[in-house]
Amino acid sequence: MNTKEKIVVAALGVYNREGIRTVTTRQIAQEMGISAGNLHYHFKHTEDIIFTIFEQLQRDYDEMVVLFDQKDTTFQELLQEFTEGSYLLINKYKFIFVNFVEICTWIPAIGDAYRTLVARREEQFISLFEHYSKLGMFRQDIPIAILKGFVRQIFIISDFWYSSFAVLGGRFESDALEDYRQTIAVAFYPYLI
Amino acid sequence: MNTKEKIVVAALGVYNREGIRTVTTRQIAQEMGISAGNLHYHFKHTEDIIFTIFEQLQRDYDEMVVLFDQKDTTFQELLQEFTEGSYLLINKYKFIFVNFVEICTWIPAIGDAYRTLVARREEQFISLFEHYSKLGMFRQDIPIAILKGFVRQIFIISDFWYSSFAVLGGRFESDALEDYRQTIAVAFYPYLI
DNA sequence: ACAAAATTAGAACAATTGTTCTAATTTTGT
DNA sequence: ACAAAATTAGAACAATTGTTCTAATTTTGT
Repeated sequence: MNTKEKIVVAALGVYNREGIRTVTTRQIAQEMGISAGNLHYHFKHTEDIIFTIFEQLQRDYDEMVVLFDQKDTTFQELLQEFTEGSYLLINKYKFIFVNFVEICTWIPAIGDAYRTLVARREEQFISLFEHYSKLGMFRQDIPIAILKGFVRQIFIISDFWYSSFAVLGGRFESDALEDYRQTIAVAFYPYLI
Repeated sequence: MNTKEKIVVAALGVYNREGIRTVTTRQIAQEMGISAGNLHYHFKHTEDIIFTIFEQLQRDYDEMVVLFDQKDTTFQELLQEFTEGSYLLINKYKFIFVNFVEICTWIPAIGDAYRTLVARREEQFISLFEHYSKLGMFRQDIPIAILKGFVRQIFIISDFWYSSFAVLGGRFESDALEDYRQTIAVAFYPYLI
C-alpha cells in the first residue's frame, strides 16, 4: 500500500471517529506518522481526499449491488443481502452519511454523482418489486405512485438511519446492526406477503 | 427586539443559508451590522448561540404538539396537522436537521435534550395510534414491536427528510412541502384504513 | 441630573489551518 | 552506476477564527 492509499485509509478512520468539523489534514498526517507537507504532496486539497473516499464508496456500492442480479433468490433472501450489504457500507463510510448535505454543497461533484446513483437505484428497485410481485412475494395492489414513494422512503431510511442511531446515543456495533435490520424489516413489513 | 434576540435571528438565517461549516461569528455580526466584539459580549461562545436556537426549536415543537391533544379530529386531519406543523419546524430550523449528528457531539446538552424529547414523542405516538385503532381509522392487526418500529421510522423520515431533499437537489420551497407531504403520506399509507 | 451599569466598536491576541516552498533523501529507469 | 523523477520532512506563509481587552458611548435607576 503506497502513501496515497494509506492517507485515504487514515483519513477515513479519523473522519469516522471524529467527524469532519474538527479534523485537520495535520491531524491525519500526524496519526499516520507522515508530515503535513507530504500529505499535501499527494492530495493538494482536503476535498481531494474526501472525493477519493467517495469514489471508493461508489465502487463498494456497485460491488454490492451486483449480488441483486440473480433473481432466483426469495425476496426474504434478497432483503437479507440488501440489509447486510448496505449496513457494511454505512458503517464503513459513516462520516459521509452523517455529513452528507454538507459534503454535497462543499464538493458539488459528489452531489452530482449521488443524484445519478439514486436515479439508477430507483429503477432497479421498482423493477425488482415488480418482479417479486409476479412471484407472489410482494404485494401487487400497490399503486405505482406509492411504490415510488416507498422506494424514496427506503433511501431516506438507509441513507440516514445511522445519523438517527448515532444521535439516539447508539454506541455499540452489535446493537447497531440489529437496530438497522429491524428498521429495514419494519419498513418492508406491510409490503410483503 | 434587543440585540441578543437579533443575533439569534441573524444566526439562524445565515446558518440555514450557508451551513455551519463555513459560517463565522464575524460573518453573523457583519450581516446584522454590529461588531464581532459586540456579538461575543452577548454570546461568549458560538455554541451558546446554537444552543439558544435549539431551545427555541424545542419551544416551537411543544407549541405544535399541543394541537394533537384534541382527540375528536379524524386521523386524516391529525396527519395533516402533523405534516404541516413539522414541515414548518424543519424548514425554519433547516441547519439543525442537516447537521444534527455533528451538533449533538459538539454540544452534548442538545443531544441529551433530543433524547428526552424522543422518548416523550414515542409514547405520545403509540397511544395516539392505539386511540385511532379503536376508532377504526388505524389498523388494529399490527404487532406492538412493528408499531414501535413504525414510530421510529416516522422519526427518521421527519428528522432527515430535509437532508434527503436538499441532497437530491430540491431547491424550490413550493416543491418542498409537497415532497414532504407525499413522503409522510406514503409512510402512513399501509397503516390506515 | 447624574452615577452606575450595560452596550458597543474596533483593535489586539493567540491559536489554528490549509497550503506552499526548499532542500534533502529515496526510488526508478536505463 | 547514475541521472532524472518521485517522495519526504519541516519550516514558512498568509489567511482566518474565536475570543478578549480597552475605551467610548448609551441606557437605566433613582
